[in-house]
Amino acid sequence: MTVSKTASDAVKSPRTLRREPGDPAGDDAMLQLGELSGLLGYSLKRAQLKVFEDFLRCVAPLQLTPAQFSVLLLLDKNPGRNQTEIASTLGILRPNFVAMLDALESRDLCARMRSANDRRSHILVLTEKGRAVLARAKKLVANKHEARLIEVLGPANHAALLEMLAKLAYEF
Amino acid sequence: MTVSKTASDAVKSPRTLRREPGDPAGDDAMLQLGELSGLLGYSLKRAQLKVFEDFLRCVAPLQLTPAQFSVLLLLDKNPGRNQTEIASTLGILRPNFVAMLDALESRDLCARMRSANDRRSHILVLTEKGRAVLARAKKLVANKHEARLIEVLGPANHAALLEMLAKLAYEF
DNA sequence: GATAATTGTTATCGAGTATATCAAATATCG
DNA sequence: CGATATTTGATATACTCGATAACAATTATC
Repeated sequence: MTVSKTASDAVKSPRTLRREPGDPAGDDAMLQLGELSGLLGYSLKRAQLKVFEDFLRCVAPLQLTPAQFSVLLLLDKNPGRNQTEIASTLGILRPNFVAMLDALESRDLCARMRSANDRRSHILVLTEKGRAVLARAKKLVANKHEARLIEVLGPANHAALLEMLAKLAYEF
Repeated sequence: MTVSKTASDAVKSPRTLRREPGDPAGDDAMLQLGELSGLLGYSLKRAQLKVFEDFLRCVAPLQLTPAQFSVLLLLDKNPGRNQTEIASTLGILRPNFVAMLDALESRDLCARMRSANDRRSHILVLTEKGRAVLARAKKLVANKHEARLIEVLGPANHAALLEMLAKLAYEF
C-alpha cells in the first residue's frame, strides 16, 4: 500500500480543491471531496466563512465585525427601539446582546437611554460618532466588499444568489 | 393585519416574540432590515444556520452533526489517509480533530490504525458500523434534507446556487 | 392589591475555533 | 554516522458564540 510521499506543502488552510467525478486520480496530494461537493450546507458554510473573512478585511480600518455592523445598521433604520427588539430581529439572544452593546457603547458608537414610558427598557440610539462610523462602514462595504462579490459572481448571479439565500433564510 | 412593508423582503425574525398565526393585533411592528437584506454575508449566515438546522433534523435518528457526516464521507472516499490529511481538507485544525475522532471512535464508527510505514501517523478507517451508518445517513440526507432544498429552490436554482457557493468557497 | 409578565442583566455552560507546546517518530544534512 | 529539524498526534488553554437559568426592577393583569 503506497502511502503518500510528500506533498511539499500540505494543505493547512481550509482551502482545498474540489474534484468532480471523472477527474484524474491524482492521488498523493489532494483528497476527494466526493459527495461533499454536492452538499449544499457544506459549500454554504465554507462560502459564509470566506465572505465574512473578506468583510472583516474590508472594514478592518473601522474595527467592526459583521454582527456589530448589522447592529449599527438596524439602529439607524429603526430609531426608538429597545434592546429586546433589536436583538431579536438579529437573532441574538438578549443575554448575549448585553456585552455586545457594552462594547459599542464603550466606543461611543451608540447609547442606552432610559425610556420615559417604560422605565425597564433602554431606548437605543446611535451617537454622532456612531452615525459617522456607520457611514464610512457602509462605503467600505459597498465599494470594497460587495463590489468584490459582484465582480466574482457577476451582477446577475449576485442578485440571484441573494434572492435564493433570502428564500432559505426566511422561508425555509 | 398590521403593517405591510414596502419591499419584497419580508423579514421573519428567527427568535422573536411569539406571534400566533391568527393573532393580528400585535402592535409591535416589524423592524426594518434596511440595507441588511442586501448584504450577502448576512443572508448567507442566516441561510447556513437554517440549512444546518434542517440537516440536524433530517439526520437526527443517526445522531450525526454536519461535521461528523463530512468526516465519514471523506473517510469513505479517501481510504488510507491520516488525521492531518483528513482534518486539513475539512478545514479542521489538528488539535480540534482529536476530540472529534475520539467521539466517532467511541461510537465504533471509525478506527485509528498505526501506520506501518510511519509509526507517527494514524491511518483512519471506517468500521463496518461506520459504513452502515454512513449509508443510512446518505439516504436521509438525499431523500429528506437535499430533497427539501431542491423542492424549495427548484432543481435548476439549486444547481446554480451550489455552483455559486462553490465559487465563493473555493475561488474567492 | 396580589400575582404574573417583561426588561435588562449576571452567571454559567457547551460548542467551535485558535495557538503554544510536548513526546515520539521520521527526515534532513553536515 | 549523528546532530538537528520537521512531522504527527495529542494536551492544555483561551476566546468567541450561542443557549439556559435566575434575579431585581418595573409594568401589566386580574
